[in-house]
Amino acid sequence: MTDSLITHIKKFVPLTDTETAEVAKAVKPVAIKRKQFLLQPGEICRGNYFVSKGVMRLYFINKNGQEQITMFGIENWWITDYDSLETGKPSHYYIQAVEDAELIGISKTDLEELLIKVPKMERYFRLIMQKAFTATMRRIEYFRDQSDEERYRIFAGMFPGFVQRIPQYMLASYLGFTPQFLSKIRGKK
Amino acid sequence: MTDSLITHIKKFVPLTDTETAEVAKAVKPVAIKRKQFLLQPGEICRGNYFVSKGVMRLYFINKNGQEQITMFGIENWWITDYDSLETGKPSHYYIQAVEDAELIGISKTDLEELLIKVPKMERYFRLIMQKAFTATMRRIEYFRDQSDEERYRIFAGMFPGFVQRIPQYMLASYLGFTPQFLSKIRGKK
DNA sequence: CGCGACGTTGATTTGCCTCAACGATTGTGG
DNA sequence: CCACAATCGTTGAGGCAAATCAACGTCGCG
Repeated sequence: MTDSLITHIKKFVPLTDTETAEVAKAVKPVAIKRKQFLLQPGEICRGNYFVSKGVMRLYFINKNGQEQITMFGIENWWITDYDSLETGKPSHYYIQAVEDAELIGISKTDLEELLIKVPKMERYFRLIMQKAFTATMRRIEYFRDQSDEERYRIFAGMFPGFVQRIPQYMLASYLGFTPQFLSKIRGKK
Repeated sequence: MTDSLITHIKKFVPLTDTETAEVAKAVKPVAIKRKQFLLQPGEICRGNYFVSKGVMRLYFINKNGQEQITMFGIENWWITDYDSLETGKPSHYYIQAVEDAELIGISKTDLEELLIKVPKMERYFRLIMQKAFTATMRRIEYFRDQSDEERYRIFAGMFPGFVQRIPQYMLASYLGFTPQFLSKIRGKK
């Protein structure tokens, strides 16, 4: 059940069998159905979630009343509101399942205990965060360096399967333009 | 000399005197003059740099031949190309001093050794990366939710001193619009 | 079958860019 | 110490990419 997570961790740090057991003990599987929420605005984010199957999205309602998708969580990504999780302040995000999903969750307190028992996990999460940070940086660059159409084509080229999997209006929201515009791009060829 | 860094680390993790000494031994101060480069495209990024004084910028030349500033490094921020540093691949960024600056540098190998000797530092860098990640996320949200003019006003409100310290064209580049447009905004009131 | 969610298409509007010319300030060599 | 160049900022005219507004298809599901 927690195999996909263990496999993922071992790509970054080696784990002994006892350590593996500690990790397995600290986390717990969460099944979530399409359109269900893991987090809603006003709530305090209680844990971090590893996506082992399915697609999650993190979004908020902007000042024009529209959903704005800030990130997707797909297989082998962690998804949470790190800010709310860390500070204990209420979140302003929704985290929702786009498809039925299987997650592996760890609560803030269980994570803190695990980090003490298995310090290597600090390293794992450091490397994960570093990857997430550089990916986000690159995303900012795409936002500025590419036209909306190019950004779509690049993204579609990088994740061809994913683009099919989600509704167009979500993709448009993530890429930063309107569903109408996406429809026009697609019409062009 | 390395005091500002030690102070910064202690805000996130406690350090014993021996650990403090290990940190001090691993890093080395770097003075850099205005307009000098720490990194240029094609080079492999060799270290991570903590800014104890001055301002650094990280940018690249986009496909229209313009400088695009991806991040600033100000007092108490680390600046580097994490991607090049981690993978050993050539960078496509410039890292340059905007003002004369004092940095505290640590090479990749010294960092790896330090992380083994003082595992707490894994935690420190994890927390730093997490902060950097959430800041970058929020920046993406501002890019999408706010008009260019609002984004400028919010930023100027958040960092009033900083806005005075750097040339306008750099601020415009960081915020994602042209120097002309910034000039027009300022003219308005 | 009918309703709601999602996608398409066209007309009009707008925020910001581009291009261009012209100040102001700083720095450098004669 | 002045002259002249760079560098940086201002201002205006015209253009364009994408948003907004609106109306109309289409599919899936209770």
